[in-house]
Amino acid sequence: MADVARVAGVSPMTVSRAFKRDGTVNAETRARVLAAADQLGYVFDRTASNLKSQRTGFVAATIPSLNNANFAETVGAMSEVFEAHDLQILLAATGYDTALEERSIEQLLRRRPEALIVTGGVHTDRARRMMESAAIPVIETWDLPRDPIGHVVGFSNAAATREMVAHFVALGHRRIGFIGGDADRDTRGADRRRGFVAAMADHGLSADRLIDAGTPPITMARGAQAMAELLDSHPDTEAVICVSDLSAFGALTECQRRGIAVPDAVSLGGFGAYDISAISVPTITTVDAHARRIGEEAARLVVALMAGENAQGRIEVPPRLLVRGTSRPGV
Amino acid sequence: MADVARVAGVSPMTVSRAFKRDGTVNAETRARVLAAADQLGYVFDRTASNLKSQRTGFVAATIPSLNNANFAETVGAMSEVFEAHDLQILLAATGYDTALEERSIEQLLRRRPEALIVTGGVHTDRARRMMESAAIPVIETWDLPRDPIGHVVGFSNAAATREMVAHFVALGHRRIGFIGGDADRDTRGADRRRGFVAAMADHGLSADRLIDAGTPPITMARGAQAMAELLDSHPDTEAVICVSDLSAFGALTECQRRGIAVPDAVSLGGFGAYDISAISVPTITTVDAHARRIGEEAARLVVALMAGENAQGRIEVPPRLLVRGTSRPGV
DNA sequence: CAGGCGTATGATAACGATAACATCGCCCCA
DNA sequence: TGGGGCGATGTTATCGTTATCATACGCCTG
Repeated sequence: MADVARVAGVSPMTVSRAFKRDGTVNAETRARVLAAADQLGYVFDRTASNLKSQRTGFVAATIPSLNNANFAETVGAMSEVFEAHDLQILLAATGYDTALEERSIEQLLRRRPEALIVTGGVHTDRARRMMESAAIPVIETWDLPRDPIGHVVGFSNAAATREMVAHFVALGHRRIGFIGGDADRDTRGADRRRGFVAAMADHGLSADRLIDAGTPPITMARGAQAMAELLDSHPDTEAVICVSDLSAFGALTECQRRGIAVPDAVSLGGFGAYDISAISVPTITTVDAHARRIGEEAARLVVALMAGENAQGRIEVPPRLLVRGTSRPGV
Repeated sequence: MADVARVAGVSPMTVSRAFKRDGTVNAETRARVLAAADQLGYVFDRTASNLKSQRTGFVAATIPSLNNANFAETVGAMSEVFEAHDLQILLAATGYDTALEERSIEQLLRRRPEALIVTGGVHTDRARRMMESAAIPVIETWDLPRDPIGHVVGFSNAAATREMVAHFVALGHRRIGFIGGDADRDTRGADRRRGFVAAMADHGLSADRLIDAGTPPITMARGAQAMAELLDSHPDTEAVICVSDLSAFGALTECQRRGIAVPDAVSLGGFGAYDISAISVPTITTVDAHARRIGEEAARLVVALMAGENAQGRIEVPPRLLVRGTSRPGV
């Protein structure tokens, strides 16, 4: 920067100002500075800027997995909003593991992010303490934690699943199954399962058709396997709710392989409004959790909080049940 | 840090050392320091560390889109490798747009990453210049650029497509179509199309069944639309190669809707070995580009280069043709 | 025409770590 | 027994920006 200043015939301070947007620099001077910088191949050093100004322009974010279209969409939406505000996402994948989440959060906080967006409301004690004492906005997404750390942008996974159970019951189904993953790891999946069990009880139905599809991520193939298991153990199953559209599609293919008509013999439901559920034959009944909107709202909230605005603590993004081809027409 | 030093009864330098892994500090002293830090709620500040040590632990990466399982897998694999080396990915999505890539690269370089991994080998002149003068390892992936900037971890998209054409020709197909996206934006898609056209010429066949599915990303729905277009204009088409498995699956659903038997009436091929192609009914013939391996190799290369090793400039990750259910049995 | 104000720029001193070098014991071997 | 070597710690001076205050120079106003 000193070199640039020399070439441009100004002080380093003026160069610094020329590189800021709000810098109170004469337009002509700024042009001269930028020309000098270009000529010298100077690249502004944000690591130094960060230190002195105590502003990094980082927003830390954790997600369970990148390779999940829902979370990828959320991150993509956040990224787009942040781009306009010169904020850069620091992303860490936790692999559905709170211990790894804790380590990730620790590493991320060392980078002095100006906000932290985490997925889900369940954390280790230490992770929680770190977030509470970080003195930056913390936003929990994709969930409605019972005891939020800071702000929340999410919805009730349990309630969404209850709605789907009600939908299938209204269609006349009674023997309804659920395919989900290891409840200890995927807490949102666990909430959906909990919602299923509670809803079945509400309707006076048995919730014993629960298939554990193992450790997340629950792939299409795992969904197919789980469906095979369910059909073997309970051949009279009338409807199946799956923890995601991916497993629902897997279940659908298993039915096709066995010659079981969907939805005539069995109704299916998924979660997440993945592309596949809109195009498969038949299309899959699902819950649109508005992944992009969650990302947008969370990012806008961060921007607002950083601008000193007094934003609302809890934004609920209500999911929407999309009744599609795998729902048997009502009786 | 000074506070921690005071509480622990040591100098700040010793605190600094206690927080490094290789620090030559007495185990007992380190324990005392860490206890003091914990007690005070001190969080190590990497922004300061970065400045003085001139090492940021950042690796910048650009990908066309996060919401693409292939690129997400590549990034996920890189991330896992980097995690073990205390490196953090700085990710930017370019939206298949070289102008945006240029801006992203500029912003990323200001953060002083220690390496830069970009997807594809086509860049704006300025982006190219910035990468060349950045004095850090630059790795181009998912492609074999004609004129590489630095290192390369990729494969020939054209050659992979030629192989698939050869496969379909060997099955006795002659009237083969191609569904792809806007060639100006998705350069890898354009390479596949180029490979298709060249291969058809090699076999003395006409390559006029080219459907443009528009601006990327090419979704399943766009694949279905494109297939409809192709079937309308060329009802006698025997085989279709799609730019990705997603569009191939869309094409498959369109066939199902029209009652066209796959593969008996039409063979289909995709690209990318997405989950969907392994589980759809029928399963989809595809090219596995080894997305994870590309990420791993690129990340390992970065780690090796940062360790001062003299790594090979060009790593070719050969793709593999996976012949599956959408390929008509040979004549 | 003095006083005041706004614009444009400069000088100085940090921001919070650490590289580099210095120091101090202590052990070991010739 | 003395010097070399090594492990553990401290001192000093930055890393490349920018917050803050100071300065210089119009220009307006009463």
